[in-house]
Amino acid sequence: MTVTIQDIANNLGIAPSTVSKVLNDYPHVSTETRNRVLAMAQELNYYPSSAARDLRLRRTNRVGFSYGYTTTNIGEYASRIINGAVAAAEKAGFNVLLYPLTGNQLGKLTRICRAREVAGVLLMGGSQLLRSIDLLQEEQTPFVVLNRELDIPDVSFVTADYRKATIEAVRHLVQLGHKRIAYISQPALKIMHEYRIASFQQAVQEANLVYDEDLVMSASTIEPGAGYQAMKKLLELENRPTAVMAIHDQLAVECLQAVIDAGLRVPEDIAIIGSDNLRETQSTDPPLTTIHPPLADVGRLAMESLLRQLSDEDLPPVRLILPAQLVIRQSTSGEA
Amino acid sequence: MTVTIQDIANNLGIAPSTVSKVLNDYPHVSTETRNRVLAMAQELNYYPSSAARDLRLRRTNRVGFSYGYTTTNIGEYASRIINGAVAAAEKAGFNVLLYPLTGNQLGKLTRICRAREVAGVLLMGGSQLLRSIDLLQEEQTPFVVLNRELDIPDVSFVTADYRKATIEAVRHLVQLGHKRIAYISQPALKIMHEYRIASFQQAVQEANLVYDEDLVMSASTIEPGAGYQAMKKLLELENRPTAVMAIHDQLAVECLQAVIDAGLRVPEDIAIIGSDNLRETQSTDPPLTTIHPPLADVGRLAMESLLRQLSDEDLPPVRLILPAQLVIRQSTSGEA
DNA sequence: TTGAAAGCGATACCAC
DNA sequence: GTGGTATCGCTTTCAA
Repeated sequence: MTVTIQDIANNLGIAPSTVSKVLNDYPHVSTETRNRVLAMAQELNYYPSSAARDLRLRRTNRVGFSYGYTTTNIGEYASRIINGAVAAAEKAGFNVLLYPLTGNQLGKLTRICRAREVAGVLLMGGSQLLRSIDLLQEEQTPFVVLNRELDIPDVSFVTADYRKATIEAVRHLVQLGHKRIAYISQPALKIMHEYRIASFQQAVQEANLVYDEDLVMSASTIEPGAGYQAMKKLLELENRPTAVMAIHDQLAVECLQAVIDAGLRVPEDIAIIGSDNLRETQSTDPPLTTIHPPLADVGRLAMESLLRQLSDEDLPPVRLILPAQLVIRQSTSGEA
Repeated sequence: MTVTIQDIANNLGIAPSTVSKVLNDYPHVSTETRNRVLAMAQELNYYPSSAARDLRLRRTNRVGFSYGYTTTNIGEYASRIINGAVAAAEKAGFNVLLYPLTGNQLGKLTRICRAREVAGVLLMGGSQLLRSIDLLQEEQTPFVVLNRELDIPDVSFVTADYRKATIEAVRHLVQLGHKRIAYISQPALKIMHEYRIASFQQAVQEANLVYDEDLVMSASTIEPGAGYQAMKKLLELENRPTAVMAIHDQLAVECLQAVIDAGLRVPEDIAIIGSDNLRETQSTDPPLTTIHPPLADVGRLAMESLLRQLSDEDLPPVRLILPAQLVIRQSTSGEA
């Protein structure tokens, strides 16, 4: 039922080693046997056993994509990254294994490395990122980190320039006359949360505005509604903000709802800026201004550098921070 | 660097076969060696080579998820299915490989089967579905088809009851007084396209309305804008419809835009119903009534039956059509 | 209860 | 050019 090189060899009355040579394009084989082997392989519909190859060659053409953000579910954000990564892998003849980081994340990563399930890993999120990195380094499993800027020697990462985009966003608001800008983040995003808030603070200060901590809110839970609540609190402030930025679009959409429910107008009373340019930002009323990170490129470039690491042993680490665009829509500019 | 049972055996001065027995919970091993082996395995941080196991056992704990709808990109729709499938696989100790069906789909599937890359496959979409099914059957690779009702012996599938939901949707519109209901589909969805249009026709007739072919439009390209154009044409009809249903939410969102741009009101002038309950349907103005298929369950149940097929050889095929809900929002009902 | 040895399917070295 | 053979790491009979 399952065809091996042995079968091809038997049918042809030659040695399996010769068959192997043909199939692997060895130089010293006569054109005749070469053709006979190829024909027979096709006739028997032969494909090499991936397990046998992997075992013998001590390598595999599988790479892992491990992920675990606030949830271990893939949403629109992660899909865009995965699409880019999978396409790049496909092109190079590699397959992608999905590893949601649930439960014992480090244990799972250890198994992946030591069982040699994959040749390398793309690491996105997870609550134990730094320890995961340590682990992968110790195991000498090639990997690339997604969506984080890291200052660890020899660690490659690919991310988007949220910092610069945040600065651009604040500048955009300042040009529109805003002076009190609020930020709604989500602590569950861990390092990303801290990084983005720091970026916001920097942006505010660079714009010569006062950084008011009361304007920095946390949407505590992951459950929908947390952004709505945070916005509501902001609106109840004595000296309420005239603009809000959210760490991701889902929060921004909730903010919009809260503002509208409070009987205020967007952008006249409150301007809103989200992040990630999810589909829904285009169909809200008004459409949301948002930061567009090139997620498919993040995935693609991360995969490409991972694959490069796999072939070229010691290449310098790749540290990419891709430009993110500010997409201006009516939630800030007002013009239709 | 890489630890094998041989290493454990050497360190303990025993035979590798004994180590293997311990690690696989064989009955006849003394408690003492048993404990020593376990301790040593832990000390050396041993994990069995997945390639070696797969080769020896002639099976693997990997399953494939092959997909290719209008695009081979994962979007919100596919993510929801994948999340369900991956969670179920995870629970059973299986890993999921992503196989986008690009290029030579049948060739790719053949390789997957004959190289024994995976133990089974979840098949979603693809432009050669029927031939793919033939192929998988011939290769005796267990598989489950997603999002299709099939009448092929021994083929398992899991899908949502779009037909019933469509009937419910039409009934909902009729109750609101609608008599001329249009449908916008997308031929690129192949069999799904035909199936959904047939469901719509049936629904219209069951509601005792006249089935007017002029009201059935095709959004020809996958590019955004095709739904907008289709809606525009509908609005230009002499006797224009008072309600539109779209085969998926993205088209519905475009319809909404077209109606608004034409200076008409939703739902007063035109009611709109989408399908799939994507996130963005909640944030449009007005929010869209839509059909909610339980996609995570589709993925989960499909994976569960695939895994069952893997252990229990000849189980009867699973043919699941999960109920889909009509989620009523303001694009039809008008009430806030 | 333990060990020796065969074999899963492929590759690659070394003779001839 | 071609064939024999060891080997990758593991499981599993069969003997001891």
